[in-house]
Amino acid sequence: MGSEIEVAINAAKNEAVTALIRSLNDAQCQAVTTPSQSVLVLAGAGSGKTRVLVHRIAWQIQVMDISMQSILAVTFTNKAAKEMRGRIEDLLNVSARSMWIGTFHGLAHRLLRSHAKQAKLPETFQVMDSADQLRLIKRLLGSLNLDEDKWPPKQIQWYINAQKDEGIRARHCVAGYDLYQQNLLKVYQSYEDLCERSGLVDFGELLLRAHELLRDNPDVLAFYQQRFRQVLVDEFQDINTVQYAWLRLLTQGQDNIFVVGDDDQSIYGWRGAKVENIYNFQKHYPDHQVIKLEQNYRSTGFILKAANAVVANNDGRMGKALWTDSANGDPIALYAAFNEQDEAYFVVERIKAWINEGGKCNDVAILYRSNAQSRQFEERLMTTAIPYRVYGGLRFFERAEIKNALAYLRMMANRHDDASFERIINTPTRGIGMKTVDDIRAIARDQGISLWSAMLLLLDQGRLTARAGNALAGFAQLIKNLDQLVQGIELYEKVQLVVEKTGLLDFHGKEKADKGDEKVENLQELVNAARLFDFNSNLEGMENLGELDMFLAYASLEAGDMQADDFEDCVQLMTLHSAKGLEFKLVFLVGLEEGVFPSQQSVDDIGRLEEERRLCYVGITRAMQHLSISYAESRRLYGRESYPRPSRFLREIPAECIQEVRLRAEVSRPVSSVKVNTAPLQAQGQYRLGQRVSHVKFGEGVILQTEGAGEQERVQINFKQVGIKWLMLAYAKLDVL
DNA sequence: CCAGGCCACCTTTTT
DNA sequence: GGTGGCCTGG
Repeated sequence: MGSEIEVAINAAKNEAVTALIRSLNDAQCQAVTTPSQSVLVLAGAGSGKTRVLVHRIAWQIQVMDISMQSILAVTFTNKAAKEMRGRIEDLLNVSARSMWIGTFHGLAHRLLRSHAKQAKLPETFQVMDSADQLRLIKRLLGSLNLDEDKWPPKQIQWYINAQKDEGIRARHCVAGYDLYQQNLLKVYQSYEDLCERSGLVDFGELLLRAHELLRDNPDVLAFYQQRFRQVLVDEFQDINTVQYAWLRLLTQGQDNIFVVGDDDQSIYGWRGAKVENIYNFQKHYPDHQVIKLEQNYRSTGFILKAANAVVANNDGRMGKALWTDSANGDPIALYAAFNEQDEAYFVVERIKAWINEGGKCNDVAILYRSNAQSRQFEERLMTTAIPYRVYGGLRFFERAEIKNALAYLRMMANRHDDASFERIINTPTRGIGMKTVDDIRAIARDQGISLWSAMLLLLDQGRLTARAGNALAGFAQLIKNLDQLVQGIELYEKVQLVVEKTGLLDFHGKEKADKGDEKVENLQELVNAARLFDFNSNLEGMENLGELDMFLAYASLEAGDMQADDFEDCVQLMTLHSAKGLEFKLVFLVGLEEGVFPSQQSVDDIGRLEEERRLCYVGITRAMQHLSISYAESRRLYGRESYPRPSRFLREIPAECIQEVRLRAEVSRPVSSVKVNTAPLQAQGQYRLGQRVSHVKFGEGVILQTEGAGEQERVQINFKQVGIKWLMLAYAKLDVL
């Protein structure tokens, strides 16, 4: 008692304690230091949620003497996981490699790799992404003789995923007498069988399987229960049924769980997330403590006020009142664009101004509802030579050429991967046609074997035509050769070899002009990615996994994070969903139109509408200093012109927070621009977009669009009295007002 | 058997 | 606008 050492330790601890909590406010401090085992932190946007998580972990380690290996931290995205690990390392100044931090999917994957046998999976199981899954389903429908028109593959996929999110296996379903349900069930069942046979695991399966692993193997469960003395969960409001059940198992009996969430930011209901889990939590962990973080440190007063006002229109909230010390700041700029091009023009002009005033591109984000909206902004940014980066959309590992290469690599890893087999059997084209592939499928189906095995069987039988037989034998030989060549060389050399020897490089290189070059570049980038692949990130529990398998799993699970130019200072373009958790000094919220945001599919369902509203709340609260909101009065949607009404969310923002941006009347400098069509706003002298004109017969109106040039030039005008009309400039006598 | 062209359908949002 | 499926001519 009271030995020098103990005194020293206590002193050190005290120092650590003060250092850890010095920068925290009362509520944050309480959350970080509470002795309660189970804690629910309701954290409003920008209230220091990640900070609390990171500090809580540091607290556990430094003050509570919990080792890093005893901590499990779950996040929702890879980005968040990476960030959390980095921040903990910064805070503690040690490597956090031994700590389990990751997404639900990543952690589930790790568990399954460590316990493949108990999880009843082959050691070589492969993870497939949703595109792979869709292909598999399409193929399955074919073999079940179900018409794709009557059974849309997308819907089947949705059904299967929804079941898995709920923890329901095909054998648990009761179809009853409904023929539709019966068929759906049949597909689900066959899908499960096929995955089983091919050693394929989809995203939902990762979670479900990991849950079953713990549920059905008491020894495994006990091991992890003892191991993890603290379980922390980020974005708790976005957790689905299986994820919650999994957490429950892990923390059963110890109630050692610390969750952080915000019911107002629940935006993943469409993929099975259940906000209700927040209520379940309070039921299931009776000794829990609730802590609310309500002080916002991110945004200025007007921005926060607008966000609060919008989300206040939702029912059944848990009730948080976000407040801030900050001044009101600049009002929110609201711009009514004539069309989507004008909107892009406006946004980019503002970004230009920001840059001219010394602002950094990295601090700027353009946020939209759906990926398709990015194009206008990309084009505009490109012509203005402002660097930008688009998140989401077709990601690196989702590109066709990359998937082809990966499919070959998968075949190296697992010969019975039917999805990969289908993908590459005739890519690059090698003279194996539908007929032959159908034969192989039939054999596989009849015998219940993989396509690869079926192919070998078919070759053995020797009843193929010479031509088809040769082609097929060539394919089989190719794979076998590759397998040999690939032994004992570096991962990137394997990738390089596969890309070359399979002819993929040549094949994609021959695609039309610019496309081909890009694809070749991508393939080379894949080799590069393999070279840079940090095999050391090979985490504990996955040691037995080969480098190739690691790489393939990485490609499936982290399809997004491979984008280059991470460090370049560039404007960020992303969907509202992927913006969650991020913050920017200057934010553009674009496309606030009925049918776009809120999206058409959500407008007649109150629940989904409320989710859209939360999405809007998320969007607004991304902004730190400046927020600009815009909508277009006319927009090309699916190639058709539409005239949407401004989003209802606009009306929910208090008028005092908003300043409408008037048109710049001076933009009409006739431009010697090369590309006239891409920038109608700049071209065409007096008849520019937004120009008010008057017509002898139709009266007053506003120019919406121009088309053609010279004699052929036409303008689209929205007339006050008669609506929208196209007029030939050469004939219409228009007066500029 | 295959390539290229044409047509229909599409669209939320992500691991 | 973009992609995937289908058809046709080689």
